[in-house]
Amino acid sequence: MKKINIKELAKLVNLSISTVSKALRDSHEISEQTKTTVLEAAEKFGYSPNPYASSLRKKKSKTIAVILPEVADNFFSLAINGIQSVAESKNYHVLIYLSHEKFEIEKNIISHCCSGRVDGVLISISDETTDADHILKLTNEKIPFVFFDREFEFADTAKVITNDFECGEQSARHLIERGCKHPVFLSVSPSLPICSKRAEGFKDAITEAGIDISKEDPVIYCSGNPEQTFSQIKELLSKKDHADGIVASVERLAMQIYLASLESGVRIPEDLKVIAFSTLETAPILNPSLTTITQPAFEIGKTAAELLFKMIEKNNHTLMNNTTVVLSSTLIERNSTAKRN
Amino acid sequence: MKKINIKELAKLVNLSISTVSKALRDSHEISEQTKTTVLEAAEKFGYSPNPYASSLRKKKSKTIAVILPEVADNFFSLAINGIQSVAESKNYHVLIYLSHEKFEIEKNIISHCCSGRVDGVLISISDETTDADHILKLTNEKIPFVFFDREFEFADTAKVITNDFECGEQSARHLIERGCKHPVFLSVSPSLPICSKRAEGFKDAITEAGIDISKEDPVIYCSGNPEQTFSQIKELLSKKDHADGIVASVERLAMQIYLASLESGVRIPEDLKVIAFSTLETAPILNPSLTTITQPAFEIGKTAAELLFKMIEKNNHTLMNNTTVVLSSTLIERNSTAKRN
DNA sequence: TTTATTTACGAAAACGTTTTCGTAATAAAG
DNA sequence: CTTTATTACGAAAACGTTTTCGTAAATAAA
Repeated sequence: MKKINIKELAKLVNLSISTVSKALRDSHEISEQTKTTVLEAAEKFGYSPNPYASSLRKKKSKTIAVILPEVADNFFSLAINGIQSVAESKNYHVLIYLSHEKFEIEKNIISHCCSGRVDGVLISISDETTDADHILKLTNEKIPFVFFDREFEFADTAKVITNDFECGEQSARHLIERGCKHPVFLSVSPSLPICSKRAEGFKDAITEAGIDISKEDPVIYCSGNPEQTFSQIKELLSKKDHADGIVASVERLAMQIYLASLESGVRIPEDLKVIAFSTLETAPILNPSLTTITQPAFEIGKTAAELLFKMIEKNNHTLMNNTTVVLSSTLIERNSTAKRN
Repeated sequence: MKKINIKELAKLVNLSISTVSKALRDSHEISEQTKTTVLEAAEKFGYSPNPYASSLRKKKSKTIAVILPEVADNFFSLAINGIQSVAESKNYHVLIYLSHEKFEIEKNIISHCCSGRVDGVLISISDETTDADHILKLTNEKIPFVFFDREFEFADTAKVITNDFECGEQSARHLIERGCKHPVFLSVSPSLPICSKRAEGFKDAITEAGIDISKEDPVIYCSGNPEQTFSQIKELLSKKDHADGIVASVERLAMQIYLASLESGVRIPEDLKVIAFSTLETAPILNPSLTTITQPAFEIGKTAAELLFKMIEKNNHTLMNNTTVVLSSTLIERNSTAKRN
């Protein structure tokens, strides 16, 4: 069965191209009778409209782009699921782009998105991103977009985030409650709001608890690859009076903390209590099970997509400006912060 | 800066549309001088060609589709990374579709892919899929595609898989070596080659080891959602002379095995040894650390994409017929199969 | 000098749709 | 019986490219 186009289909049913087109789109201009004729013929000959011709003419691509730092991360996987679930329901297609945490790549991807290929963009920025000029290009092109999770703070655009500051506080309080005297916060980037806000909350809570942070910054930055992270943490744990509590600001740090403390002979939770911002499914069966602050990843993706589609459907790329949806994460206590010692 | 098209760009440089188009594509018909004029103007006015007009005319979409059962699975995340890495290098765009393990959805997705939206398809079939008729539609439309990991066995198309049979054998031998007398294999689908082959290898190896499987099938099928899986495994473990060794054919089963044995008071590895086909990063820090047969997920995605692009570039959708690339998984021994008792 | 070849460009068709507009035929209103 | 409105369809333009083909001008060959 050769691929058939509307012209040939029209010939087969002895109607004009325009009539066929309208019939397929269920136009009121067409009689019920011819509609069924056309529909049946389309079904019979396996006609499906060329999406590119359609997009070109309608200036709608039925496609959205999702830009994220990486995909091999539980949070992002779940978020993609959320996004997909609404895209599916709208019959939209989803393009995935990975920035690999590189600003230059992110910039490049975004300029690709400006060519009209997509009707909207969902983005979680890389940890290198410190300004939003490249993102403003989308605004110039009137392409709606919404940040999810990793927003750019000083943009009055739609965003779906979590209550990071509160969770930062909560993580600190939890550690202190469990007996930590010297808690630290592991960040990955000073510019990433999810990190900085969590760190701010953390610092606020521990100073409030009477811990002096003027001499030593309790926020420690971990650089890129897993190996570097690992050795940084190992060094941290090798110090004489090392931290007795640690908050991992992102999922990928948790793994390295466990490995490093294992190698250093530091026992969790006896010598070190650990709590991680993470959606790791395996958290309950880790050794020891990991106390997490779990983000509603699926819902974040889902609501971000829903916001985006509101803009797309209303054809108004500023419709959701200043709309910030905050979804709450929840602390799930497990053995990595157990009190027994 | 308004979006500019080639017509306006042509006017701005006082050249014809065709000249501009050719200049942008670096045609030999155009003098170096005008080329630079055009390029500079394009840069200056932020011109980028409309991808849909381009696709329509060239009948090339610069897009591939990736169809998978789910994305919240480490294996698939890593595979996507591999796919993306080669798509990026080819300047291709990647559409992601999820079948959610449903045959009907998969069918639907594939017919979408036949409309000319994509130049090629990478697919890992759902566990419900038992025939390949829907996939043959791609062949009819001359759209190249390659299976990765979850192939459809009786198709003479390109596929990238792992040495599943051998790994099935290996898993059985490993359990027996570690002292298991009654090993079982947890499958998710009888039709999925990755499962059935692994199961076959498993059965072969245990019969070879002198275990009689004529009375009791050592292959157990686990149905869909996590809760069902959990209770199935719990029931399995509640029997008096329950299995003392278990192989999880796919990643998601491992989690439930751990949880179920925890709740049943069954100790791993003392009472039950566990080994899982999995790329779980957290395997080393589980309680106990999990012995895995780890697939080269990234490479699988990467080579599958490379095969696909060979077909796309040669414009020959049968080029790789009967090409099966087998990448080896590796057994990584950890405490869940430790011998101490 | 004449003819053939190359170079550099433009006009126009083509890709496959959607949509605007025009118009017969029919029905409703006066 | 006109006039107007409605219904159902078709012709053609438009979307923004790429590509084929034609052709002046410049250069090379005869």
